[in-house]
Amino acid sequence: MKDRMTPAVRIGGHTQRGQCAKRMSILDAAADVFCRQGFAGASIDEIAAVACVSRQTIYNHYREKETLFVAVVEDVMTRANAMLFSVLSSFPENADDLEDELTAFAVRLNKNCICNHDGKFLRKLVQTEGERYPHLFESWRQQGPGKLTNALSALLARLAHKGALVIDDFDIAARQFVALANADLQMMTLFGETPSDEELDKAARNAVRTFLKAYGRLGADIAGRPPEFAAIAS
Amino acid sequence: MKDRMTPAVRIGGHTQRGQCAKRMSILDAAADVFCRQGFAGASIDEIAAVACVSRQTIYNHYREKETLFVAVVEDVMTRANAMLFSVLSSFPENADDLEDELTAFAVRLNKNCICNHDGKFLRKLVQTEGERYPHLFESWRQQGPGKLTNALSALLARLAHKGALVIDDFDIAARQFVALANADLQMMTLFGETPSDEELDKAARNAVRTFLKAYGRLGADIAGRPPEFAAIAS
DNA sequence: TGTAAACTAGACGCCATTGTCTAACACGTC
DNA sequence: GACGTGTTAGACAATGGCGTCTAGTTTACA
Repeated sequence: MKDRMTPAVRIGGHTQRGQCAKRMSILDAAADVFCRQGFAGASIDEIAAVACVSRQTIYNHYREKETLFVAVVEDVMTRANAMLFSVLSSFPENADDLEDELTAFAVRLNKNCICNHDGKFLRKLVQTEGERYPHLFESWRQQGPGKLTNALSALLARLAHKGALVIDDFDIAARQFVALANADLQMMTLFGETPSDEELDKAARNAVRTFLKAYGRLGADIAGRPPEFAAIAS
Repeated sequence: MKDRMTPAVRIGGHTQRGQCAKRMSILDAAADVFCRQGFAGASIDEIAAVACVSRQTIYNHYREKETLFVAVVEDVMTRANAMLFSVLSSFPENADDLEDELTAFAVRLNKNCICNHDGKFLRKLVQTEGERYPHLFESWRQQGPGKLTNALSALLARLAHKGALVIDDFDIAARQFVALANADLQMMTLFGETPSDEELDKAARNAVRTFLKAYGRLGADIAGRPPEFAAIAS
């Protein structure tokens, strides 16, 4: 399992390849075990076993358990941040098919940032070890989720500027968009379950319908109400 | 600290009082330590110290660490459930001052169920130990948060029936109400911070405004629809 | 005041884990 | 083939937690 041992990209000369592969293998295994057992419950021996590596190798790369833990957290955080901003860059630009495009965006957000492996892990970590490593998570909070609201509110502002949305406070609307997108999945994510594609889609659609009912251009028209309503409304 | 040692309510004859006080003191201390350190990280000695009780006393009441843990979790769960349904029973019945009343309700929900001590603890526990004690948390999920949606959707239906709201799917609306109520506090609760009363109030108000924009009768009016559509919608 | 139950403090064995150390092994380079 | 770097397996001491046991003390009630 986890065949990270297969020859990876050769970067420099020397034995870099092997070393790099080992490091990644260890990080992966450690993330897995830390996620399941927490910091206190995780044992270096188990990590070594999962990584198919001797215990001493772990101590060679990361001086002690805590160093390894911090490295794992930083690794997961940078991956998660990169994914978050990649998804953000796919936010719909123009107002055509707004409902469908926003729905697809919400699906991507949920699937790749919140319900995925890294997302679960980070939420778990922040809650359990947040008090023990305040600076570690605080910096992530500001650079990751903290910027999510800002970025999303700017994107919503752009749509509002084009007349596709009617929003008085963009920050609040951004937070509410994220909250609505998670509304149907919150219990699942809390319990660590992974939603199916159908569930993801349905949750996103429900969220966007309500979001557009509240912030859509005509307030109530297109926003997912049956056609009769739109007809009467206009 | 934590002077549970003061003579408590005397229930039966015998030594009940002392024993009962000890049990509660231990449960309180254990909840505190388990919450901070997790199951693996918590030590019986620390719990004993916090409870101002000898270690042996803990082993007398609860045979082993796991028994104590389960007892703590069940204790917190029943408290949290009781509070949840108490808050639910304060849901506004009639449509007068709907915005203010829904806001006050959202504040109560956040303050007493989600952002309070027990709420934080349970979220932490479910995430960290959920896999280890599936049945324990599954039953709570069904009897607590699971019923929250049902109850809330019934309450919303009552309001819709009275023409105060226009809702097509009550379950979805219920989940969205809760999600919106937490939208502004999610980051705080994730990081274990406790929102101030002002923050609670502002968050609730933002949530209810948007909820009513999407589901309020007034929102429908503004959108150019006569009130009688409330009836059609349900 | 006497008795029984509960509580305390501390010692104890047991076990898992951490982090170090050593000797042997694998592999690529000179 | 010699060499250096990285890896491995296992032994090792030290630590700390769990759960048991015992002897002595407190508490509640008759």
